[in-house]
Amino acid sequence: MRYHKIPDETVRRLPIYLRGLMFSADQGREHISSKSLADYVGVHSWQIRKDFSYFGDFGTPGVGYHIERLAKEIKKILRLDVIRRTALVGVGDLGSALLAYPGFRTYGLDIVAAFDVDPRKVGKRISEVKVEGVDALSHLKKRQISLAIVAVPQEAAQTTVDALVAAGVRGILNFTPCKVTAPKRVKVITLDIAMELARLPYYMPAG
Amino acid sequence: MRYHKIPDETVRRLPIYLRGLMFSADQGREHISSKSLADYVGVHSWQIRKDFSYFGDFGTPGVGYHIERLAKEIKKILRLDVIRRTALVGVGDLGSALLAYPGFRTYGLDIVAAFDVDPRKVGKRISEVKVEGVDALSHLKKRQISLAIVAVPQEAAQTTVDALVAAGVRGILNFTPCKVTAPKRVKVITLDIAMELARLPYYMPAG
DNA sequence: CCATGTGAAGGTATTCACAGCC
DNA sequence: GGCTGTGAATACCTTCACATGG
Repeated sequence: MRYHKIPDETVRRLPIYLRGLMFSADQGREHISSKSLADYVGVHSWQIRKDFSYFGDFGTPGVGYHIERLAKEIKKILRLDVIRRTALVGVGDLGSALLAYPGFRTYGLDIVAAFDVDPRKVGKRISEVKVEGVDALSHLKKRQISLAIVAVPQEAAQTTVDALVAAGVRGILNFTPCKVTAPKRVKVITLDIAMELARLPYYMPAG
Repeated sequence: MRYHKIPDETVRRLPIYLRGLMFSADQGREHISSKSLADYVGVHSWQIRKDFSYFGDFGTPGVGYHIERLAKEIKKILRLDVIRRTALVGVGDLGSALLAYPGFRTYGLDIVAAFDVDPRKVGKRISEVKVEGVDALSHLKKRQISLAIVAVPQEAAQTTVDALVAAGVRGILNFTPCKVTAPKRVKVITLDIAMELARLPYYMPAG
């Protein structure tokens, strides 16, 4: 049924589905069944059908889903139908790696600016992007940048977020292991890499 | 009540709690209330009390939780009470950044070996760790390495995982945006960085 | 006949509210 | 008074089973 609220867990899975669909599209296929897509992304077929059911019928019984059309719809839902200009703050080891990371492009996310406090880094080009001083952060809105990635040392996390909020950013991906606060209108997702590794031993039975 | 099964979502939060507890311990405090800890990590106090209730009573009404004792227990549950020797496969931009990342130490996770296919990288030292050829992967068990981080290009993801499994690794953190398969005895957690950023626009209302 | 879409059932996690303890 | 621990209530997500449609 159309016009359902899409559950958060479904939203979390949509990017994986999108990747699978784009992959299939590259293979030249036109339709894909929930089963095939499920195998590709590693979930169950009923999960996929349920997820898709929240935002309309894109499938044809006996045939499957129309890849192009479904991919387009998912992009629209995720608001990835526009190229998203993204800023990176903190050009250390992790920051540089993120600048070089090609994966963001897949989703139409484009890192178009990089900032650092270190004057020795300012002016350098890393992966085609010129590093600017943090004082230049204020003009993000004018430059149509609404997303930001924070890869600074933890001490600088909150001030960086504050600066980004002031600059009009709407979404922040925080790689710092810190709780940062921001007004409700700005969505912050924190990704603590070490934490993910830390819960691995729990699942390894004995040893 | 003791002897409950700990929910997965609770396990996911335990590392954050642990970080908060270690931070408080460094401040020289002996006890902490669910409220203070909650503020520090950014959840609600009842969530914390419920989470801790799954594995016994460490709190004293009117006083709070004994930091040292609770931290020790959480480490034990997460099996982080031993130093965990970890291998890194793929010393590209991301891999190098992970080698330099100090955050793993917090949890007693120690990257003690790094591997790459590229002969030009083999032999180099990056952040104190000498890069070895992937053929050397087979001796991980002998070297008491049970955890691994995969930071190779996607094409190499599954073969790398296979090699790690063969080498006796028990847990894998996969930074590749690929579904990889491994026997049930090996736990794989996939962390797709681009995907996290990709769901950010969904939560930014208009713009 | 094959594959979708979905109500209903079942399971899991969050939130509440308060009794009990220091 | 302050704070923990927890049953009960609620909300959320997953799984199933099957009616429906090409």
